[in-house]
Amino acid sequence: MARMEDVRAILARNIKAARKRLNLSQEDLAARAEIDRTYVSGIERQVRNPTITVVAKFAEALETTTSDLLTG
Amino acid sequence: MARMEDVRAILARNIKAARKRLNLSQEDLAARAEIDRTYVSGIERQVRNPTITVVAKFAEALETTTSDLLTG
DNA sequence: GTGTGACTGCGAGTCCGTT
DNA sequence: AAACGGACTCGCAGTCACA
Repeated sequence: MARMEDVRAILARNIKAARKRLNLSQEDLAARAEIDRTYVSGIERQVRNPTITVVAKFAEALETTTSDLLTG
Repeated sequence: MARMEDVRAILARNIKAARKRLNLSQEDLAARAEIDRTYVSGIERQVRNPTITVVAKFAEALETTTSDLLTG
């Protein structure tokens, strides 16, 4: 059976892609989303496990949807 | 501009709908997802703010995707 | 079968810094 | 610009008794 990819990996990839599409640094994104910059770093490195409300903040800052950021 | 609906409300609605589509009780779903019965209740009542890994467990138990459960 | 309050442990999330 | 660490606060994960 197909193993599910970890949702944190999917999120990390999608956030990175959306961020670079907008030419934002992690710091820029952190400021936009009102999230700590070290936390943004941790999420992109998959060492953090954010809540859905935090993902929603990222989605807004990245001009996309929560659902899209979790699409694998 | 349109105000964003709370992501917890979206999740609650989608989980309820998917659960009823499969004719599962909260207890049934809890057993499938290996999550406490009362925790399922809390999420459907939006008094919990789950992490994305918890949502992924629900998705698997409900035969859908994390992304779908967060689609508004 | 579901809602709810209360509880503990640990991780979510922040703030300081260095490399 | 980003990875990484330490120390911190508070809220989430997970459970229980009871209505």
